[in-house]
Amino acid sequence: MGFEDVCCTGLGLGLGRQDRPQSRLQSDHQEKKKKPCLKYDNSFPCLTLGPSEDTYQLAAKINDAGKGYGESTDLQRQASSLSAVSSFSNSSIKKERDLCGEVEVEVEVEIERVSSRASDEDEEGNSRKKLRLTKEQAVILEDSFKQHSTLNPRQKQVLAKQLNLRPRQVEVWFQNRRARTKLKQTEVDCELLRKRCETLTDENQRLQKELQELKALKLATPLYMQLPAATLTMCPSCERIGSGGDASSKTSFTIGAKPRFCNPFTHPSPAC
DNA sequence: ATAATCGTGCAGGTTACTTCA
DNA sequence: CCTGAAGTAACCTGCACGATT
Repeated sequence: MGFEDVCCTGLGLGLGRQDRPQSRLQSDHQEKKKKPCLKYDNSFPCLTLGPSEDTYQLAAKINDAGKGYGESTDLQRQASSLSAVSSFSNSSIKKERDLCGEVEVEVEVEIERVSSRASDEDEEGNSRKKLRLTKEQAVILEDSFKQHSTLNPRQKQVLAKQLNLRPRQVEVWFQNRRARTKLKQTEVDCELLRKRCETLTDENQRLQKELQELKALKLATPLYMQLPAATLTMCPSCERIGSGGDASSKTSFTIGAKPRFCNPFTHPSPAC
């Protein structure tokens, strides 16, 4: 459901969503999860840095990792050219990477599985040191997120290698990114609901006023000219009042230049 | 066939750190 | 410099699910 769709849903708008991610490239068990998930489509407004054409193409290669398992030497070359220069001062990560060297990706996946739930403290012996991702890293991650908001292990691995980060860091980034996206969407939804509420309040006030006027008009009108109250209808869009019943009715008095017969809740006036 | 257990990924919430006005 | 707010990387917890026993 894109933003425009949300706009059109009117009161159907809700904070909870049942949509599932559009391009989820996950294993079967994730695909079958019953938890409601956000759908991240291209129309979703997100705060991103505009990636250059090069980085876009680079990210596209990472995306391809979700399709096949062949290692791209070209990818490796570009990965090294991007070697992350983060503000993270601890050198242990670099050591870890050096040790890994050219180890098969499958082995790394295994390592990742083992350490997936371990904190950095376990790995590095110190409390969490916060690194800042470089602009290049952020751009590539954002671009990858645009393609698919979740990663399969293979994609995670390739992306981590590409960015010179640990798979766990990539995983955490995607988790946080999804959370931010959802938060932003919630804010948008809240704003839409607030505006809708304002509109309905205004409409209500207007109708109340209209009702008062009709009552006053009824009192001021001679009895013989009065119509049964139930026959009066008003189109909410054009705000004209018409008499109910047959147009050829013998009633000699109608209010409004164009009598209309409509149910404002089910059949908005075609002329409006 | 069924229940118990394990491994994994995710959402939601929190903490700790960085940056900036 | 100091400070508070905002942003976010990293972490924790609980849940759902598939695979295995």
